[in-house]
Amino acid sequence: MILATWNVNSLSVRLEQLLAWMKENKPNIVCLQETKSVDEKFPCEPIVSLGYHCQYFGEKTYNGVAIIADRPIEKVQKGFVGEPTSSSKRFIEAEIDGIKILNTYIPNGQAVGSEKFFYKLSWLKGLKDHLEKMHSPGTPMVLCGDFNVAPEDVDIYDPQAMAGQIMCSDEERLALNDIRSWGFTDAYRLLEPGAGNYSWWDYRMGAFRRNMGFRIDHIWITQPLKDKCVKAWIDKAPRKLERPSDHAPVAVELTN
DNA sequence: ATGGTTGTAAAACAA
Repeated sequence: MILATWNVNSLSVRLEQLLAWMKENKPNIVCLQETKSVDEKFPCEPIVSLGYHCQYFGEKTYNGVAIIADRPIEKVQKGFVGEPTSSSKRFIEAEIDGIKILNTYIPNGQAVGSEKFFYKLSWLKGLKDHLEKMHSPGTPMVLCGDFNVAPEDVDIYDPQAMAGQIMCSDEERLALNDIRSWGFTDAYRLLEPGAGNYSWWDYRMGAFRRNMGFRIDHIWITQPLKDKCVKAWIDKAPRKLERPSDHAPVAVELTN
């Protein structure tokens, strides 16, 4: 089974690229972030026509997450349990084929020390609380999405220049590490230990051409899935297209 | 160079 995560930065703008990518790569599950689409306008028809189901949790202008799968999407939960609005449209989870799929768009945080930065840290705490309330690390589970954190220096093109900056600060890494140590393994890093592999490049300054990137989009798995994870990759092809998302899709293959 | 670009939505704001 192939599972992918992709911050599309507006689903309406990126719909044709998404459909083309799905036709070519035939993923079984796709988790989207930054759909920037209200639920009434979610483009179900072309996705269903390709043979997929979809569940979505969106809003106007900002945020928005969705799960697309080639098999039934069950037990859908939108937002953290008990507080669907305060977590904003940044979290959706479901069960697919007995695997819990948690799809998240963690706040960007703007700048270290800013109001949005502290919102990011409190949001991460909310995610941890949700995990502890609702889940057990012994169950087959995937936590994926745009985490807006580069976990280690190897995940940044210039660790010295970026030291302590947003997406790389100790506070963010500690908060994210607290979630990881609850019971997750970074599936990509498990299989691809090398440096220079990123999932996001700023639109500005020719960042993609110069590979000035950050690995901030992640697929994390619990222990029962660890041995089943046989392949992980970042597909840079869509980032090379006209009018690309600033993020590339990240994917893993899990065996039965 | 305190810069640069994109999306949303109609002037800033978020990223």
